[in-house]
Amino acid sequence: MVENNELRKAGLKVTLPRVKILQMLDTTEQRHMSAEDVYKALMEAGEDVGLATVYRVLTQFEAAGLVVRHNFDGGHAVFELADTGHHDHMVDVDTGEVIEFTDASIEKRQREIVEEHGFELVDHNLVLYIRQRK
Amino acid sequence: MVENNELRKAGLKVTLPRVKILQMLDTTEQRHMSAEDVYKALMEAGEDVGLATVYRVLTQFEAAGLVVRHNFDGGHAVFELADTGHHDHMVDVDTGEVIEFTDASIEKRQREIVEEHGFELVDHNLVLYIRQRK
DNA sequence: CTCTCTGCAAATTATTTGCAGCTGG
DNA sequence: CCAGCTGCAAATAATTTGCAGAGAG
Repeated sequence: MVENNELRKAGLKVTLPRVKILQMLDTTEQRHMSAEDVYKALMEAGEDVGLATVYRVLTQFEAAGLVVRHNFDGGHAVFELADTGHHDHMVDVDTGEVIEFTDASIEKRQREIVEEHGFELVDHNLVLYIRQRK
Repeated sequence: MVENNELRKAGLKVTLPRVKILQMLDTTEQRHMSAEDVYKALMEAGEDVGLATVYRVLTQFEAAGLVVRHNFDGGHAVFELADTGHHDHMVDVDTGEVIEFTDASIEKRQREIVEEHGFELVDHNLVLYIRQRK
């Protein structure tokens, strides 16, 4: 299976908790999960993994570039698989729903702005907080 | 003094801790301060204010629109006076330095994107993580 | 076998809240 | 006065860490 190679490439042993967590992120329909979400989902699936392990593994995955961590408003971080390309997020402030998008002109303008200031762009984070138009 | 009016307009009594915190935000050269930063600065200035009060007051100020809360990466929130207009941030990943900027074309494009999806823009958050070009 | 990993519980960090007393209008 | 405020300590919430045993290569 593909997952195992991902783990090996990251220099991580292929262990049960790691495979389960990776599969969970891969198969769930919910692209953005908090550590708690992953933990609960594993519990419900009958997998016996500690919450601390979920945090540790997600952090390792982030370091390995397998997942991306987002700090939306509201205190807790969410993770998503890094398999699709880069994109930004819109968060519906009423429902909490997360929508992904990318916009080339914004990306381009960001690079220009940074260069005008004499820096290089390492990363960026754009979140649009939105609401259904009534 | 101006501060007192700001507070009254917000429906908040003009109390010592509130005035001190507002002045601290106004006079410090560091535009972005965490609750802890404000607390320590007050201690050093010989003011006796509880950390809990700093949190409470900053939250009230945010609700009143006097300050803006930002959730940059790294676990803790920072606050800044809302006296200047809206702007976004660049954070130097090496030094931690924060630079403010605005860009009309990005702002405009954001609104367009949101509308294309049938939403209205409530707020947004853009942080560029940068590094000195070598 | 050995070194990495894991579970559990205890520790930290950031922030919030209950409550009895203080204070501004 | 007296409702709104404050300090302190205790309560939460999210995440991290220490440690002894389990498991991968």
